[in-house]
Amino acid sequence: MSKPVTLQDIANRLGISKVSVSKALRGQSDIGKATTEKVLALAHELGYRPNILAQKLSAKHTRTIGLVVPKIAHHFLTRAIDAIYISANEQNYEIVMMVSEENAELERKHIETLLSMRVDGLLVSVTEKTTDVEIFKYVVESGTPLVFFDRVIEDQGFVCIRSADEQGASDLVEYAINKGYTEFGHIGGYEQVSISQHRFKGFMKALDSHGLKPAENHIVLGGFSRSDGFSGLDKLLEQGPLPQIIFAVTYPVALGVLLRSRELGIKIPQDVDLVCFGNSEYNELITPSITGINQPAAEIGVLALSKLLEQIDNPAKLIENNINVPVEINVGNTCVGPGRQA
Amino acid sequence: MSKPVTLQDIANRLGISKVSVSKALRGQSDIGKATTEKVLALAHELGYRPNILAQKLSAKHTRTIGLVVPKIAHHFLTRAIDAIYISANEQNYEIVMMVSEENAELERKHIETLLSMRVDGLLVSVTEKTTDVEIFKYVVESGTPLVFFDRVIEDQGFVCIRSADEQGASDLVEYAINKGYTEFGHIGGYEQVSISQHRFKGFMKALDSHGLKPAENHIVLGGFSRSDGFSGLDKLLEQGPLPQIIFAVTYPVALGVLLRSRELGIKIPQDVDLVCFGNSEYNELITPSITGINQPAAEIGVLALSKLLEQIDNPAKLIENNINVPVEINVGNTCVGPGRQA
DNA sequence: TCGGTTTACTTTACCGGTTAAGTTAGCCCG
DNA sequence: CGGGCTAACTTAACCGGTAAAGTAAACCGA
Repeated sequence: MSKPVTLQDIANRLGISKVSVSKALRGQSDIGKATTEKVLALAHELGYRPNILAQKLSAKHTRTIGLVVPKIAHHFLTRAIDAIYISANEQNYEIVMMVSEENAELERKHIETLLSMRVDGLLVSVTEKTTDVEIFKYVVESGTPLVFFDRVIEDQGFVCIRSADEQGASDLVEYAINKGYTEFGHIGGYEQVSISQHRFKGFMKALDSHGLKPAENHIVLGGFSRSDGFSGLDKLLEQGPLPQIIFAVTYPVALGVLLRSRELGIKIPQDVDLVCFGNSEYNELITPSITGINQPAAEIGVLALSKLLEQIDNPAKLIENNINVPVEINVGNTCVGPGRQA
Repeated sequence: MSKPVTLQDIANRLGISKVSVSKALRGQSDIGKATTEKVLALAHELGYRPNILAQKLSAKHTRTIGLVVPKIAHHFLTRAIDAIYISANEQNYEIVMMVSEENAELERKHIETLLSMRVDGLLVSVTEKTTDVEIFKYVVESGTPLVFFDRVIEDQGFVCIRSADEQGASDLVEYAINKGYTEFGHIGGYEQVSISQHRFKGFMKALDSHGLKPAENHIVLGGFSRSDGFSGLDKLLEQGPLPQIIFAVTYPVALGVLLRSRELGIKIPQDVDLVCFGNSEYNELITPSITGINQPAAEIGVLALSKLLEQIDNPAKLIENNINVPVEINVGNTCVGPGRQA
C-alpha cells in the first residue's frame, strides 16, 4: 500500500531538485559524479520505479502499439499474435492487445480506447461482422498509422497484409485437378468477408483455367468455424449428390466436414475428398490428415508490425498497400485423387 | 499527424477555462446547461478524445491489470487468457498482457514494466524456469495485489489458482486401475515445477492406495511439450519393456508419445495404453482420442481475475491462498483396459 | 584582473488531465 | 437594503515525469 517512490521523494532526501534526480538517473552529463552515484544508490535502495504514465505523457511517442484481434483461441491468430509480441518486444515496443470477440461494436470501442491511450500505431484484424469503415478512416485521418493483417478491409486505401488467399486457393485446387478431380464443391465463409471472396475467386480461377465449372448445388456459404463445416456438409447433402472433392474455406470448416462425415458414415477421402485453406499443429495426428494450405502466420504478424513501424518512423513515406504473403501446400492424407480412393 | 485535441483547445475556442470543459464533459452539476451543451457539441465536432495517460496519472487507480504469461500458443493458456480478457472487459478493466516466452529474465522485466505502468494488480502464470521469487515478494510488499494462476509459486504465501492437479491425476490413475491396469509408467515434466510434482504425487497416491508401485525404470522426467513425449517414450524403451499404460504429464507430451509410437509401430492402446493430464479441442479428431483430464481453463482464468479484483477492492481482506479448481475425466479411445486391448 | 567557459545545479514551464479552493454576479429574504 | 446563498464559473495546485532556460561558483587564459 505504500505509495510508489517518486523523483521528488529522492530529491527531498538528498536535498537536491527533482530535475537533478531525473537527470542523474538518465545519466545526463551535467550532474556531478558524486551526486549521480548518491542518486543511483538511493533510487535503488528505495526501489524507485519511474511512472511510465508520466513519462509517456510528456513524450511525443509512447512506444506502444495497439493490437485488436477478433479472438485469440484461433490457431492462425494465436501464432500471429505470438510473433507480434516477440517482434515488438525485440524492438522495444509495448503491445496493448484488445479482443473484440467478433463484435464490431466492441472493436470500435477498443480502437477508441487505444487512440485515447495515444498508441503510436494500430494493428487490426477485423471481426467477421465489421462493415462500418468510418472509425478506421478516422484513425488514418487523425494521423495514427494503421495496418490490417489477416482479416483486412480492402480497396479503401488501407495497408493490408495477409495470406495470398486467391493464389493459395488456386494452387490448391490446381493440385487437386492434377490429381484427377473434376467435380468440385466449396464450403465458403461469410460472403462479405474478403477472405471468403478471395479464396472463392482462386477456386473458380483454377477450375476455369481447366475449363471446369462447379455445379451450383455444390457451393454453400456459411462461416469459418467447425460448426459451419458441419452444417455445410449437411447442406451439400440436401442439395443432391456430393461432388468428388470439397474445398473448405478454413481448416476448422474442414474439421467440421470430417466430423460430420464420420457421423454419417461417409468416408474421407474415399467417398468424398477434402482440402482446405489452413492447417493446424494437430493435423498430422488427425486421420486422415487434411491436405491444405500453410499460412505463414508468424511472418504475416511480423510483417504487419514492421510495416506499421515503418509508417511510424516515416509518416510521409508511402507504403505498398496490399501485401499478399505467399502460402504453400501442405500435403496430408486427403486429396489423393479419384483413382486412388479405392 | 494533427495533434490530438485537448481540453485546452476546446476551452480556447469557447473562451472558457479548461476546467469548465473538463467538468462539462463529465456532466458535473456546477456548469450551466447552455455551456455544457456547447462543450459537448464542440468536443464531438473536434473529435475530442481524453488522454488516458493523463487521466490515469492523476487517478489513484488505473483500472488496468497486468497479465504475464509464458506463451500464448498453448491450448490451456489461450483459453484462460481469452476468458480473462472477456471478464476484465465486462468489469471495465483493461488488460495489458506481456509474454515471457518461458524466459525468467524477461518475465522479471515485464513485471517491472507493469509496476511502472502502475497496474492495479498482476495476474501471473510463471515460466518453466522461474526459480527466483524475489520480484514477486517485492510486488506483494509494495502493495500491488498479485494472483498466480495455472503455473503457480507455492508455499510462499502467494494467492494461487490452478487445476486440482493432484486430485485429477489421482482420479485418472484410479480410473485406469479400475480398468484393470497394474503396471504404470509416467512421463513427467520439469521436476522443480509444482505442476509436475502434484501430478506425480496424485499418480503415486492412487497407485499406493491400491497397493501398487511403479517400476523405477518406468518413470522418466522431461518437459511439457510434444518433443518431451517423443523422447520420453524413447527413454522408456531404452530402460526395458514398457509398462501397460503411460500417464503423461500433459496433453502435448501424450501426443509426442502417440507420434513416436506410430513411427516405431507400437500400437496405442493395444501395445501400450496412454492417458494424460490435459486435453485439446482436436482430441476427438485424433486416432485414438486420448483419455485425459479436462482443465477448466476459462474458469481458472476468471476465478484468478475475480480473486485479484477482490484484493484490489479490499486490500485488507485475507484471501484463501490456494484454490484447486476441480477437474474432470474426459473419456476417449485410450485407457480401454488390458482385457480389451486385443 | 577581468571577461568567458565549464560545471553542476536550480527554476520555470509543460504534457493533459483532476480536485479543491476561490470568485463574482444575481437572487432571496428579513 | 444589506447579508447570506446559490449558480456558474475561474484559479491554483497536483499527478510524476521531461525539456529548456537560468544561475552561481570555480576555473582559466590573456
